Amino acid sequence: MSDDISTVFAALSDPTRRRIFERMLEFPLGRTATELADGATISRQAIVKHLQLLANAGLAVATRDGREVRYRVSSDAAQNASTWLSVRASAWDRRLAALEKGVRDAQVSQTPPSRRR
Amino acid sequence: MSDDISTVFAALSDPTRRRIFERMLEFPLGRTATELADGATISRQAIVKHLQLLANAGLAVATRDGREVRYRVSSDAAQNASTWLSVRASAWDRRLAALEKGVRDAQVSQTPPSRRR
DNA sequence: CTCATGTGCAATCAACTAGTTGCATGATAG
DNA sequence: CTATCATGCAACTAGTTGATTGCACATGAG
Repeated sequence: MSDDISTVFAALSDPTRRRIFERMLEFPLGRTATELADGATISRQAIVKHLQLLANAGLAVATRDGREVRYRVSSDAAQNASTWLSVRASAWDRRLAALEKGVRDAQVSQTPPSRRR
Repeated sequence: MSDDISTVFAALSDPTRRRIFERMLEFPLGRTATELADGATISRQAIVKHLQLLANAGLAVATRDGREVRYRVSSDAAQNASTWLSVRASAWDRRLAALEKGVRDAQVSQTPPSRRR
């Protein structure tokens, strides 16, 4: 999982993890794994792993308080990923709009000069 | 992988797939798998699989032209995912800001429904 | 101190994934 | 028609992942 944004997208690709993430959004002061496991269908250990993965992706932070460990959301990584997506989506939309207008220079790169990479 | 947004995030979590995705962004008219495989380090079949996965996630569309199949970006899924993230990130930031201001009603949900001690 | 409880570690397992290779199919240029 | 070339299908391998279970460690209450 070399890349930075890879871990973020991978973390968000699991429904269980998104569920935990959204659940954490409700608690600005953080929740412990045991609290989050209460009422859940999966084991505490599974949730711990998910939380660690979320933390590793920068989507959550863990703070120790005595023998408890509280996890809370950190929105930075989420915002980075959101930006990554919107930049590309809007660049693409601009390009498409130019193409529809008949602007030909949107196609200059369509025929690659020769052997790239 | 039942969920819709799961497939989008999963598709974007792979660096090779993001590379293909970004490469496709340069070609509004689309590229074939064989063209994309030209110069790549992995096989055409591997790229085909990635393209199908991207298409399945709604990030790309395939159109047949004779015996060729051209893949091009479709930005809808990307924009949806971007929105998904930014909505939650900003909701979280609002909540944090309220907490820092000492607004207590941000904590009303901090005590879970049925957590007995 | 003692004991209950929250957390951490490790092994295990089934399912999935990225990638490969080999071959079959199908459209098209001559 | 035939040779060619892009695509499609299938089997296989190695590595990853989501989840479980059992047990060890640590901390706070009484």
